[in-house]
Amino acid sequence: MVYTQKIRREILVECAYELVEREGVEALSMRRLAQIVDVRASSLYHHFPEKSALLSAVAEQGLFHLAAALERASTLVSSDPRRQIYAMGMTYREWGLQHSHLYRLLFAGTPPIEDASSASPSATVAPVLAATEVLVGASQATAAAQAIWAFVHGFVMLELTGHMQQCLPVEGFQLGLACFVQGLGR
Amino acid sequence: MVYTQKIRREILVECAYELVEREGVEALSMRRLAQIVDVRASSLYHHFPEKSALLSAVAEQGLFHLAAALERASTLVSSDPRRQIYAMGMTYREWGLQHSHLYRLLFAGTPPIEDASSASPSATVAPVLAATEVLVGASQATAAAQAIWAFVHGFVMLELTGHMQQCLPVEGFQLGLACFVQGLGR
DNA sequence: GTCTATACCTTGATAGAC
DNA sequence: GTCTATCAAGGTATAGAC
Repeated sequence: MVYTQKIRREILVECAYELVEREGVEALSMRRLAQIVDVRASSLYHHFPEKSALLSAVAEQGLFHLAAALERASTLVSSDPRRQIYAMGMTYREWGLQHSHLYRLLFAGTPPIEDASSASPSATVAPVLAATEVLVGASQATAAAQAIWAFVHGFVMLELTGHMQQCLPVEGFQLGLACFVQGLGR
Repeated sequence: MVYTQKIRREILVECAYELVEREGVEALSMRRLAQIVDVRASSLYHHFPEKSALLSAVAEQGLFHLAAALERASTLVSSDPRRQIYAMGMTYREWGLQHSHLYRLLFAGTPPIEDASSASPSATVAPVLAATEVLVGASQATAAAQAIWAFVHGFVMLELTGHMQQCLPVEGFQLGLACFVQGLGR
Protein backbone atom coordinates (compact mmCIF):
# COMPACT_ATOMS: atom_id res chain seq x y z
CA MET A 1 0.00 0.00 0.00
CA VAL A 2 1.22 3.43 -0.86
CA TYR A 3 -0.93 5.71 1.26
CA THR A 4 0.42 5.24 4.73
CA GLN A 5 -1.34 6.81 7.65
CA LYS A 6 -0.39 10.47 7.88
CA ILE A 7 -2.62 11.55 10.70
CA ARG A 8 -3.99 10.03 13.84
CA ARG A 9 -7.11 11.04 15.64
CA GLU A 10 -5.26 12.11 18.76
CA ILE A 11 -2.93 14.31 16.75
CA LEU A 12 -5.90 16.02 15.17
CA VAL A 13 -7.54 16.66 18.51
CA GLU A 14 -4.29 17.97 19.90
CA CYS A 15 -3.73 20.37 17.03
CA ALA A 16 -7.34 21.53 17.13
CA TYR A 17 -7.04 22.02 20.87
CA GLU A 18 -4.00 24.23 20.53
CA LEU A 19 -5.54 26.18 17.69
CA VAL A 20 -8.72 26.84 19.63
CA GLU A 21 -6.78 27.81 22.73
CA ARG A 22 -4.65 30.26 20.79
CA GLU A 23 -7.11 31.78 18.34
CA GLY A 24 -10.58 30.72 19.37
CA VAL A 25 -13.21 28.44 17.87
CA GLU A 26 -13.90 30.70 14.92
CA ALA A 27 -10.32 30.15 13.78
CA LEU A 28 -10.81 26.41 13.58
CA SER A 29 -12.01 25.36 10.16
CA MET A 30 -11.64 21.94 8.65
CA ARG A 31 -9.48 23.39 5.91
CA ARG A 32 -7.25 25.20 8.35
CA LEU A 33 -6.72 22.15 10.52
CA ALA A 34 -6.06 20.03 7.46
CA GLN A 35 -3.45 22.49 6.29
CA ILE A 36 -1.69 22.34 9.66
CA VAL A 37 -1.35 18.58 9.56
CA ASP A 38 -0.64 18.70 5.83
CA VAL A 39 -3.57 16.82 4.39
CA ARG A 40 -6.74 17.77 2.51
CA ALA A 41 -9.82 18.80 4.38
CA SER A 42 -11.83 15.86 3.15
CA SER A 43 -9.36 13.49 4.74
CA LEU A 44 -10.38 14.68 8.15
CA TYR A 45 -13.79 13.13 7.65
CA HIS A 46 -12.22 9.72 7.84
CA HIS A 47 -11.43 10.46 11.47
CA PHE A 48 -14.44 12.54 12.47
CA PRO A 49 -17.90 12.17 10.97
CA GLU A 50 -18.43 15.90 11.20
CA LYS A 51 -16.89 19.05 12.57
CA SER A 52 -18.97 19.02 15.72
CA ALA A 53 -17.51 15.63 16.64
CA LEU A 54 -14.06 17.17 16.48
CA LEU A 55 -15.17 20.05 18.64
CA SER A 56 -16.67 17.66 21.13
CA ALA A 57 -13.38 15.84 21.38
CA VAL A 58 -11.58 19.12 21.98
CA ALA A 59 -14.11 20.10 24.62
CA GLU A 60 -13.70 16.76 26.33
CA GLN A 61 -9.97 17.37 26.58
CA GLY A 62 -10.62 20.76 28.09
CA LEU A 63 -13.03 19.36 30.65
CA PHE A 64 -10.45 16.80 31.59
CA HIS A 65 -7.84 19.46 32.27
CA LEU A 66 -10.26 21.63 34.19
CA ALA A 67 -11.40 18.72 36.34
CA ALA A 68 -7.80 17.82 37.05
CA ALA A 69 -7.04 21.36 38.16
CA LEU A 70 -10.00 21.30 40.53
CA GLU A 71 -8.99 17.96 41.99
CA ARG A 72 -5.50 19.27 42.57
CA ALA A 73 -6.77 22.43 44.22
CA SER A 74 -9.09 20.48 46.47
CA THR A 75 -6.52 18.00 47.72
CA LEU A 76 -3.86 20.65 48.23
CA VAL A 77 -5.72 22.39 51.03
CA SER A 78 -6.88 20.83 54.27
CA SER A 79 -9.88 18.56 54.42
CA ASP A 80 -12.09 21.42 55.60
CA PRO A 81 -14.89 21.52 53.00
CA ARG A 82 -15.13 25.31 53.27
CA ARG A 83 -11.50 25.77 52.37
CA GLN A 84 -11.83 23.23 49.61
CA ILE A 85 -14.79 25.03 48.10
CA TYR A 86 -13.00 28.33 48.29
CA ALA A 87 -9.85 26.90 46.72
CA MET A 88 -11.77 25.17 43.94
CA GLY A 89 -13.71 28.34 43.20
CA MET A 90 -10.59 30.41 42.84
CA THR A 91 -8.93 27.76 40.71
CA TYR A 92 -11.97 27.38 38.49
CA ARG A 93 -12.06 31.08 37.78
CA GLU A 94 -8.34 31.23 37.10
CA TRP A 95 -8.52 28.35 34.67
CA GLY A 96 -11.47 29.85 32.85
CA LEU A 97 -9.83 33.24 32.49
CA GLN A 98 -6.54 31.78 31.36
CA HIS A 99 -8.13 29.45 28.81
CA SER A 100 -10.82 31.83 27.68
CA HIS A 101 -11.37 30.46 24.19
CA LEU A 102 -11.40 26.93 25.41
CA TYR A 103 -13.70 27.70 28.30
CA ARG A 104 -16.23 29.30 25.99
CA LEU A 105 -16.20 26.20 23.85
CA LEU A 106 -16.82 23.94 26.83
CA PHE A 107 -20.06 25.62 27.74
CA ALA A 108 -21.20 27.28 24.56
CA GLY A 109 -23.87 25.59 22.57
CA THR A 110 -22.87 21.98 22.81
CA PRO A 111 -25.39 19.92 24.69
CA PRO A 112 -23.41 17.67 26.98
CA ILE A 113 -23.16 14.16 25.69
CA GLU A 114 -22.88 12.69 29.18
CA ASP A 115 -20.74 9.92 27.87
CA ALA A 116 -20.10 7.55 30.72
CA SER A 117 -16.58 6.97 29.44
CA SER A 118 -14.27 9.84 30.25
CA ALA A 119 -14.52 13.53 31.01
CA SER A 120 -18.06 14.79 31.29
CA PRO A 121 -19.42 18.04 32.63
CA SER A 122 -20.76 16.32 35.70
CA ALA A 123 -17.34 14.85 36.36
CA THR A 124 -16.08 18.40 36.58
CA VAL A 125 -18.38 19.14 39.48
CA ALA A 126 -17.68 15.86 41.21
CA PRO A 127 -15.08 17.25 43.63
CA VAL A 128 -17.40 20.14 44.45
CA LEU A 129 -20.15 17.69 45.17
CA ALA A 130 -17.88 15.80 47.51
CA ALA A 131 -17.19 18.95 49.49
CA THR A 132 -20.82 20.05 49.72
CA GLU A 133 -21.83 16.60 50.87
CA VAL A 134 -19.61 16.99 53.91
CA LEU A 135 -20.83 20.54 54.47
CA VAL A 136 -24.61 20.26 54.13
CA GLY A 137 -25.34 16.56 54.04
CA ALA A 138 -26.34 14.27 51.23
CA SER A 139 -29.87 15.53 50.86
CA GLN A 140 -28.87 19.06 49.95
CA ALA A 141 -25.46 18.32 48.49
CA THR A 142 -26.58 18.35 44.86
CA ALA A 143 -28.49 21.60 45.17
CA ALA A 144 -25.57 23.25 46.92
CA ALA A 145 -23.09 22.07 44.32
CA GLN A 146 -25.37 23.29 41.55
CA ALA A 147 -25.58 26.70 43.15
CA ILE A 148 -21.86 27.06 43.63
CA TRP A 149 -21.12 25.88 40.13
CA ALA A 150 -23.64 28.30 38.71
CA PHE A 151 -22.10 31.20 40.55
CA VAL A 152 -18.55 30.46 39.54
CA HIS A 153 -19.49 29.65 35.97
CA GLY A 154 -21.63 32.73 35.64
CA PHE A 155 -18.91 34.93 36.98
CA VAL A 156 -16.32 33.63 34.59
CA MET A 157 -18.69 33.92 31.67
CA LEU A 158 -19.59 37.51 32.48
CA GLU A 159 -15.93 38.37 32.74
CA LEU A 160 -15.09 36.64 29.48
CA THR A 161 -17.88 38.38 27.62
CA GLY A 162 -16.75 41.73 28.94
CA HIS A 163 -19.74 42.42 31.14
CA MET A 164 -17.70 43.26 34.22
CA GLN A 165 -15.44 46.09 33.31
CA GLN A 166 -16.39 48.24 36.26
CA CYS A 167 -14.09 48.13 39.28
CA LEU A 168 -12.36 44.95 40.40
CA PRO A 169 -14.33 41.82 39.61
CA VAL A 170 -12.29 39.89 42.16
CA GLU A 171 -14.13 41.56 45.03
CA GLY A 172 -17.51 40.43 43.82
CA PHE A 173 -16.17 36.96 43.25
CA GLN A 174 -14.75 36.54 46.70
CA LEU A 175 -17.78 38.11 48.30
CA GLY A 176 -20.07 35.68 46.52
CA LEU A 177 -17.91 32.72 47.36
CA ALA A 178 -17.90 33.76 51.00
CA CYS A 179 -21.69 33.97 50.98
CA PHE A 180 -21.89 30.36 49.92
CA VAL A 181 -19.24 29.01 52.21
CA GLN A 182 -20.81 30.73 55.21
CA GLY A 183 -24.43 30.47 54.17
CA LEU A 184 -24.26 26.76 53.41
CA GLY A 185 -22.73 26.00 56.80
CA ARG A 186 -26.08 27.02 58.31
CA MET B 1 -36.39 57.55 -8.80
CA VAL B 2 -37.47 54.04 -9.48
CA TYR B 3 -36.59 52.13 -6.34
CA THR B 4 -38.74 53.38 -3.47
CA GLN B 5 -38.14 52.41 0.15
CA LYS B 6 -39.53 49.00 0.95
CA ILE B 7 -38.10 48.34 4.40
CA ARG B 8 -37.36 50.27 7.56
CA ARG B 9 -34.67 49.55 10.07
CA GLU B 10 -37.12 48.95 12.90
CA ILE B 11 -39.06 46.43 10.84
CA LEU B 12 -35.89 44.52 10.15
CA VAL B 13 -34.95 44.41 13.80
CA GLU B 14 -38.43 43.31 14.71
CA CYS B 15 -38.48 40.47 12.18
CA ALA B 16 -34.99 39.39 13.14
CA TYR B 17 -35.99 39.44 16.80
CA GLU B 18 -38.96 37.18 16.20
CA LEU B 19 -36.96 34.83 14.04
CA VAL B 20 -34.22 34.50 16.63
CA GLU B 21 -36.73 33.97 19.41
CA ARG B 22 -38.49 31.26 17.46
CA GLU B 23 -35.65 29.40 15.79
CA GLY B 24 -32.41 30.66 17.29
CA VAL B 25 -29.50 32.71 16.02
CA GLU B 26 -28.31 30.04 13.62
CA ALA B 27 -31.59 30.39 11.75
CA LEU B 28 -31.00 34.06 11.11
CA SER B 29 -29.16 34.58 7.85
CA MET B 30 -29.20 37.75 5.82
CA ARG B 31 -30.87 35.91 2.97
CA ARG B 32 -33.53 34.45 5.21
CA LEU B 33 -34.37 37.79 6.73
CA ALA B 34 -34.38 39.42 3.32
CA GLN B 35 -36.79 36.83 2.05
CA ILE B 36 -39.14 37.46 4.95
CA VAL B 37 -39.35 41.17 4.22
CA ASP B 38 -39.39 40.48 0.48
CA VAL B 39 -36.15 42.07 -0.53
CA ARG B 40 -32.71 40.97 -1.72
CA ALA B 41 -30.07 40.21 0.86
CA SER B 42 -27.72 42.90 -0.37
CA SER B 43 -30.34 45.55 0.33
CA LEU B 44 -30.06 44.86 4.03
CA TYR B 45 -26.57 46.24 4.03
CA HIS B 46 -27.98 49.71 3.45
CA HIS B 47 -29.58 49.49 6.87
CA PHE B 48 -26.87 47.60 8.73
CA PRO B 49 -23.17 47.77 7.88
CA GLU B 50 -22.82 44.11 8.75
CA LYS B 51 -24.67 41.22 10.24
CA SER B 52 -23.23 41.73 13.69
CA ALA B 53 -24.79 45.20 13.79
CA LEU B 54 -28.18 43.64 13.19
CA LEU B 55 -27.56 41.11 15.92
CA SER B 56 -26.53 43.87 18.29
CA ALA B 57 -29.77 45.67 17.61
CA VAL B 58 -31.72 42.50 18.33
CA ALA B 59 -29.75 41.94 21.53
CA GLU B 60 -30.43 45.50 22.62
CA GLN B 61 -34.14 44.89 22.23
CA GLY B 62 -33.85 41.75 24.31
CA LEU B 63 -31.97 43.54 27.06
CA PHE B 64 -34.64 46.19 27.11
CA HIS B 65 -37.36 43.62 27.64
CA LEU B 66 -35.40 41.77 30.30
CA ALA B 67 -34.65 44.97 32.18
CA ALA B 68 -38.31 45.93 32.04
CA ALA B 69 -39.32 42.57 33.48
CA LEU B 70 -36.87 43.02 36.35
CA GLU B 71 -38.08 46.52 37.10
CA ARG B 72 -41.64 45.27 37.17
CA ALA B 73 -40.76 42.39 39.48
CA SER B 74 -38.88 44.68 41.81
CA THR B 75 -41.60 47.27 42.18
CA LEU B 76 -44.34 44.69 42.56
CA VAL B 77 -43.08 43.41 45.89
CA SER B 78 -42.55 45.43 49.03
CA SER B 79 -39.59 47.75 49.42
CA ASP B 80 -37.69 45.13 51.38
CA PRO B 81 -34.46 44.67 49.42
CA ARG B 82 -34.34 40.98 50.28
CA ARG B 83 -37.73 40.35 48.80
CA GLN B 84 -36.82 42.45 45.79
CA ILE B 85 -33.66 40.49 45.14
CA TYR B 86 -35.50 37.23 45.46
CA ALA B 87 -38.27 38.37 43.14
CA MET B 88 -35.84 39.69 40.54
CA GLY B 89 -33.81 36.51 40.68
CA MET B 90 -36.86 34.35 40.02
CA THR B 91 -38.04 36.65 37.26
CA TYR B 92 -34.62 36.74 35.63
CA ARG B 93 -34.45 32.97 35.48
CA GLU B 94 -37.96 32.68 34.13
CA TRP B 95 -37.29 35.18 31.39
CA GLY B 96 -34.07 33.47 30.42
CA LEU B 97 -35.65 30.04 30.23
CA GLN B 98 -38.66 31.28 28.31
CA HIS B 99 -36.57 33.23 25.79
CA SER B 100 -33.76 30.75 25.57
CA HIS B 101 -32.54 31.60 22.08
CA LEU B 102 -32.69 35.28 22.77
CA TYR B 103 -30.98 34.96 26.11
CA ARG B 104 -28.09 33.08 24.61
CA LEU B 105 -27.65 35.83 22.07
CA LEU B 106 -27.59 38.50 24.75
CA PHE B 107 -24.60 37.05 26.49
CA ALA B 108 -22.88 34.97 23.85
CA GLY B 109 -19.84 36.38 22.21
CA THR B 110 -20.82 39.95 21.67
CA PRO B 111 -18.76 42.31 23.74
CA PRO B 112 -21.16 44.87 25.21
CA ILE B 113 -21.05 48.16 23.41
CA GLU B 114 -21.94 50.08 26.54
CA ASP B 115 -23.75 52.64 24.48
CA ALA B 116 -24.89 55.37 26.80
CA SER B 117 -28.07 55.70 24.79
CA SER B 118 -30.54 52.95 25.50
CA ALA B 119 -30.53 49.42 26.84
CA SER B 120 -27.11 48.25 27.98
CA PRO B 121 -26.09 45.23 30.03
CA SER B 122 -25.32 47.41 33.02
CA ALA B 123 -28.79 48.92 32.79
CA THR B 124 -30.11 45.41 33.26
CA VAL B 125 -28.42 45.12 36.64
CA ALA B 126 -29.40 48.62 37.71
CA PRO B 127 -32.44 47.54 39.75
CA VAL B 128 -30.35 44.84 41.41
CA LEU B 129 -27.72 47.41 42.28
CA ALA B 130 -30.38 49.58 43.86
CA ALA B 131 -31.48 46.73 46.09
CA THR B 132 -27.98 45.73 47.16
CA GLU B 133 -27.17 49.32 47.99
CA VAL B 134 -29.93 49.33 50.56
CA LEU B 135 -28.89 45.94 51.85
CA VAL B 136 -25.11 46.19 52.20
CA GLY B 137 -24.33 49.86 51.72
CA ALA B 138 -22.79 51.75 48.85
CA SER B 139 -19.25 50.50 49.33
CA GLN B 140 -20.12 46.84 48.77
CA ALA B 141 -23.16 47.33 46.59
CA THR B 142 -21.37 46.78 43.28
CA ALA B 143 -19.60 43.65 44.42
CA ALA B 144 -22.82 42.22 45.80
CA ALA B 145 -24.75 42.98 42.62
CA GLN B 146 -22.00 41.40 40.54
CA ALA B 147 -22.13 38.26 42.65
CA ILE B 148 -25.89 37.93 42.44
CA TRP B 149 -25.93 38.59 38.74
CA ALA B 150 -23.20 36.02 38.19
CA PHE B 151 -25.12 33.38 40.10
CA VAL B 152 -28.40 33.92 38.32
CA HIS B 153 -26.79 34.23 34.93
CA GLY B 154 -24.66 31.17 35.45
CA PHE B 155 -27.62 29.13 36.57
CA VAL B 156 -29.69 30.05 33.56
CA MET B 157 -26.81 29.37 31.20
CA LEU B 158 -26.14 25.95 32.69
CA GLU B 159 -29.79 25.09 32.37
CA LEU B 160 -29.96 26.32 28.79
CA THR B 161 -26.89 24.37 27.76
CA GLY B 162 -28.32 21.23 29.31
CA HIS B 163 -25.82 20.87 32.12
CA MET B 164 -28.43 20.49 34.82
CA GLN B 165 -30.53 17.54 33.92
CA GLN B 166 -30.19 15.84 37.26
CA CYS B 167 -33.00 16.36 39.75
CA LEU B 168 -34.87 19.63 40.06
CA PRO B 169 -32.74 22.62 39.22
CA VAL B 170 -35.18 24.88 41.04
CA GLU B 171 -33.96 23.67 44.40
CA GLY B 172 -30.38 24.67 43.73
CA PHE B 173 -31.55 28.00 42.40
CA GLN B 174 -33.60 28.88 45.43
CA LEU B 175 -30.94 27.61 47.79
CA GLY B 176 -28.32 29.80 46.16
CA LEU B 177 -30.56 32.81 46.12
CA ALA B 178 -31.30 32.31 49.81
CA CYS B 179 -27.57 32.16 50.55
CA PHE B 180 -27.12 35.57 49.03
CA VAL B 181 -30.15 37.19 50.55
CA GLN B 182 -29.19 35.95 54.02
CA GLY B 183 -25.42 36.14 53.65
CA LEU B 184 -25.40 39.69 52.37
CA GLY B 185 -27.52 40.91 55.24
CA ARG B 186 -24.54 40.30 57.49
C1' DG C 1 -8.15 1.79 4.49
C1' DT C 2 -6.25 6.28 3.77
C1' DC C 3 -5.81 10.25 1.27
C1' DT C 4 -6.73 13.32 -3.05
C1' DA C 5 -9.50 15.76 -6.26
C1' DT C 6 -13.48 17.92 -7.05
C1' DA C 7 -17.72 19.73 -6.82
C1' DC C 8 -22.10 21.35 -4.33
C1' DC C 9 -24.35 24.35 -1.36
C1' DT C 10 -24.93 27.96 2.03
C1' DT C 11 -23.43 32.33 3.81
C1' DG C 12 -21.42 37.05 4.52
C1' DA C 13 -20.07 40.71 1.87
C1' DT C 14 -19.00 44.04 -2.21
C1' DA C 15 -19.49 46.63 -6.79
C1' DG C 16 -22.02 48.85 -9.96
C1' DA C 17 -26.38 49.55 -12.65
C1' DC C 18 -31.04 51.66 -12.39
C1' DG D 1 -32.62 52.13 -1.91
C1' DT D 2 -32.94 48.30 -4.29
C1' DC D 3 -31.45 45.43 -7.78
C1' DT D 4 -28.18 41.87 -10.26
C1' DA D 5 -23.94 39.71 -10.40
C1' DT D 6 -20.20 37.99 -8.18
C1' DC D 7 -16.68 36.68 -4.81
C1' DA D 8 -14.48 34.17 -1.05
C1' DA D 9 -15.01 30.93 2.86
C1' DG D 10 -16.52 27.24 4.78
C1' DG D 11 -18.94 22.39 5.71
C1' DT D 12 -19.64 18.37 3.45
C1' DA D 13 -20.47 14.37 0.04
C1' DT D 14 -18.57 11.44 -3.48
C1' DA D 15 -15.61 9.12 -6.67
C1' DG D 16 -11.36 7.35 -7.34
C1' DA D 17 -6.12 6.69 -6.90
C1' DC D 18 -2.97 3.81 -4.54
